Amino acid sequence: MQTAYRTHTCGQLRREHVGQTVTLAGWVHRRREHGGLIFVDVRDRHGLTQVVCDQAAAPEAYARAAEIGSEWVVQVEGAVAARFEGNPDLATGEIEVRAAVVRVVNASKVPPFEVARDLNLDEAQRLRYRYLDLRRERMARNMDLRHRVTAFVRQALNEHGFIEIETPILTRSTPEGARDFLVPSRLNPGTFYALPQSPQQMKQLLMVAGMDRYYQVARCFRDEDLRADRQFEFTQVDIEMSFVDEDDVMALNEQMFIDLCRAVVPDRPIRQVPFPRMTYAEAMRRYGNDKPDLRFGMTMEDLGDLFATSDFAVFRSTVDSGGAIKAICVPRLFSRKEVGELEEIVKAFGAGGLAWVAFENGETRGSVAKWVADVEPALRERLGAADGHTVFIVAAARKVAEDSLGRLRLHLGEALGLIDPHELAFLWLIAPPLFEWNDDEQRWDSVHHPFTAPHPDDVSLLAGDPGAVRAMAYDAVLNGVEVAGGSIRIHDSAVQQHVFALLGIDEAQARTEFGHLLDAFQYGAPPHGGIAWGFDRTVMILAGESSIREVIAFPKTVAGTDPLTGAPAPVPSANLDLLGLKVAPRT
RNA sequence: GGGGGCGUGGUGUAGAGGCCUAACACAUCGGCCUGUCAAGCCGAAGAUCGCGGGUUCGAAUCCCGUCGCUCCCGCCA
Repeated sequence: MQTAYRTHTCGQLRREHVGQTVTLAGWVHRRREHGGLIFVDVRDRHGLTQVVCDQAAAPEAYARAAEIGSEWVVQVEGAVAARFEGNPDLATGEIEVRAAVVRVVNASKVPPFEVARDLNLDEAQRLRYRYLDLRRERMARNMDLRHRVTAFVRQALNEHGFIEIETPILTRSTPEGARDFLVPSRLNPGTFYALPQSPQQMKQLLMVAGMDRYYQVARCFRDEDLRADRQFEFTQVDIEMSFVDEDDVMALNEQMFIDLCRAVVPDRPIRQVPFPRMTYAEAMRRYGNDKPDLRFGMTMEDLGDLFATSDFAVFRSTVDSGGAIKAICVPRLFSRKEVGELEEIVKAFGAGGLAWVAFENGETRGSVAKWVADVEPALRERLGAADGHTVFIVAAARKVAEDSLGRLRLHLGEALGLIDPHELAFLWLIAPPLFEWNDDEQRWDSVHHPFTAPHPDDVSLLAGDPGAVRAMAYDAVLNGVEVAGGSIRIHDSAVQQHVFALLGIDEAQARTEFGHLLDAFQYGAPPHGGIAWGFDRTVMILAGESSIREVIAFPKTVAGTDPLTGAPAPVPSANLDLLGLKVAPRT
């Protein structure tokens, strides 16, 4: 790290350097003035070193140190000395640098917030001065972690015989999936490029091209509303392999996840290895969610059979009309007020209400205590309900019951502190449905994407019962977050056309929009499949953050703006003329 | 498109109809101080409480609108 300005970084010096003369360069983190003695903590990305300026020993250095303020850039020359009393909180805490020369390299205005302090700052403020925000220890650590994860993944894939290939950023818009970001073409006015939502088609073409094992750390773009875990532009580790089945892809990625975690967050335990595999159907049934958080229990049970002949009209009629009665058991008792608050959660997701039974001091009470009396032993056994526990029940259409109770489960897991934030709970979610019915459009939609292969056992169902067809797809879920998703692809143009037809894409449209892919499949397409990591989310979890903005250097606000650059911004009308564009007045 | 939360000196917060001539901490500026490390002590400056309207004798506080940030639903193959 030695350069014209420094011999060491600010995180480098240790006891063994004592006696050496060194030069450091960095930012003034903090200054402590004691009369004839000034301590300056000099910081760079690598750490913090205490510099001592003694008026008696080095009057010039002392005079400079007396002038400088926070975040000034300084250069310090001096001897490394052992400290009288070390600072165990600091990597360089055993030493200090006795300044012989202090130079002001560049002064700084008083910063708009304290870089040296870890505060919960207003995000607009942080983004406006992102270059200062990134100086803070937390962000420097996150950027470093992100880099190490990228480097690890590249190295691991390289060692497994993959090659990294870049694919175009200016591509063709297709009707499937998210809203595209469009780029007008100057040379072909009135036509548009689209930014890639993922390199999906290109990587499949690369398989036809014989590239065998491809990966790319790929920027992807989707013009949808932003969230804590969603940005317009995000990064995928995009992987595609030829001559593989689902197990090949999952095994490779599982080992990478494990090795990665052990390398970059060695002190965080992985809950279960090998990763458990759970079908989509089971995840919905037990967790009400296609990305279950396995760090805590409280799984759902189905009580439909217990109430099929019940006198309780609400439950009975739910069962009769094909709905579900789902329950979770919570190892706690709640006040009526608390139950009311929890009920609001399930109502927000469509449930009519939240029924509950509490077992307290040998008594059974709660909104439906009277009605569960007949079936109480069976109910308690199924849910493992003991004294001091509360059972929450939602009776509704199956999807509503699972969804709302699943949300309640997550809420309680967090609110009751049942989650160890340190733990890493991976699982593979497998065999999701290939299609889901789109009621608005009166057609089937791909659950994953339209190139996902149907399970071989279900191909015969494509014609008669598309909703029952399982996909050869798999998602990696970590702590309730989808961190990767992939599938085995269709490599047969006939099956592909059949799927397009079900999606409401007629032959002419398929030719226009996917002709290149269908053509390619007629020139010897190898069986292939792959996966894409949601890279930002993965790093977010490893960093212990709850927003991907914390692991992206220059993110957008949830309104899609960048307070630093002022993007998006109007452009001169001459630029629009060149593109043949005209801005319509707002309606 | 919809729902919730927040917006008070540079920063983070307190104040929730009259105790507000707006409090505290950090930062800033001046002074003291030779072993601190979130240094300490003394002092100073700094806010028409996001913006606009309304209610009221009286609004940081209540109401409406608007802007910004944020969380969630929809959306995200």
